Amino acid sequence: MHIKALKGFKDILPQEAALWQHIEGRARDIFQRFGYREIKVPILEKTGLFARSIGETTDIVEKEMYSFADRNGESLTMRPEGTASVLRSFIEHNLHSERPLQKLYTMGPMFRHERPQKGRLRQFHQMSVEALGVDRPELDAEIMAMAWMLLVDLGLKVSLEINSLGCQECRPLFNKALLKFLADSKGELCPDCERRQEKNPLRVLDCKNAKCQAHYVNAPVILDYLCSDCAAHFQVVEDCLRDLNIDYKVNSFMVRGLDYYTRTTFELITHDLGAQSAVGAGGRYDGLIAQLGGPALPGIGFALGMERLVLLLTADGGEAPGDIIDIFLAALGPAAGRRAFAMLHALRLQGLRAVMDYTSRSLKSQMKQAARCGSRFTLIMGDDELSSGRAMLRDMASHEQREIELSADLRAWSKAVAEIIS
RNA sequence: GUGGGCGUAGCUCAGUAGGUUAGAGCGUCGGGUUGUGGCCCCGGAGGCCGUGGGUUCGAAACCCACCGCUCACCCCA
Repeated sequence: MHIKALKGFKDILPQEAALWQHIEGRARDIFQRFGYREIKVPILEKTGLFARSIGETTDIVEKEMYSFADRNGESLTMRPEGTASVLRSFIEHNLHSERPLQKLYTMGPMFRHERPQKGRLRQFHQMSVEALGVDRPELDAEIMAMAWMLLVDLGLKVSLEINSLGCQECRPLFNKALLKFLADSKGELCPDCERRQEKNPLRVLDCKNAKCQAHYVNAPVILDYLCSDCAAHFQVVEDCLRDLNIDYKVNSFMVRGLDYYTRTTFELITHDLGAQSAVGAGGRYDGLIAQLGGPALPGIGFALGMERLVLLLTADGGEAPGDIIDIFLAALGPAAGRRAFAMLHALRLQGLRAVMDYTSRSLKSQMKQAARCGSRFTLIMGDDELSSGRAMLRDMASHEQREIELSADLRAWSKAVAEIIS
């Protein structure tokens, strides 16, 4: 009893797991509508993969990775995000030669050694989606539309914020301008921003300090520095979003945490998650595949945080899961119990969800169990029924009971029962 | 890594001028109905009062330390 789960690691108990299955099911359905296929990749990779993709100087790589030496001394890491692994697989198996555009999604746990808080865990789960091989802006809009469709389908209200970070050509120009602005602002910035301007200057822009924010209204805006190609790309993204009637807001201060993003970035924002406002986020990463040793192909992707989705869906009255059992066999006495045991198996072979109680409890307590497990029907059989060859089938919702014939031919009998209660 | 809040039954929580056997609701098990669930009534089980130390005749309560949970900063899905 003293052994507890690790800090930041959480059990997902059956009731909540039902909600997870619902979310995953809706996601699979919608992702498939857009032509995405599932890919399953390992949770463990060589440390270098993440260091190279996410960025050597990001917090994730510098101090949040679960890394350890394998038995041969090689450094391995529990993946802190999904994209790197999917790209590694894409490159390793030459998936670009299978088709010009690979639309892939994966779901599973990620690991970051952070201090847990609301909506933030050390093991958390993401649905990670990637579209690899095409750099057209229509694809950017489509992938945002897909994320949007899923969230709407789940009944969530979130807002979409977009930005462009430019490319290798134009981002350096903006960086230079921003650094100059920050240098001129000496003494005006909070300690956090002083630190950030050295490590990741872009990040100062979404500082929460009100004084900093007031100061940054005069900061250079990245959208003003985009090269013509990037500006045109962003323009089409906006046009496409409008074509699809998707509400969005341009937020030129939006910064993504991973170094590999280029051009379009976006976040799906909510205000019902405490400090963690992003349920999902993503963007384009046109240089990353080449950077990881693959062909020079563009890509775009996003991730949704499962725990954050679950939080949002349980906040406003989570749905109780529906019936989970079709029929409960309530047997009285050892003879009926043995008979029911075989009947139970036959019912399951028919595809029914069927359970019984093995502890010889009273009918009353068995009825209680039947009700509690959400059983739609209960079959009651004791000595009377065994000798008469008929048992009582009770509809738990309507309270109606009817007699049904028992039979030694369990196959035929169970088939008949399946028809009656379906 | 930094700061705030909180640790009493499976769950949600009462219980402090320090006082004897630590409570409620919900849940669970059983009974009321010798073979019928949800409502009602009755009863049972279930607590190192987070851990260790200190103060005291006496600590769930007061003091200290530690551990855990939680929220926030940072960062991010």
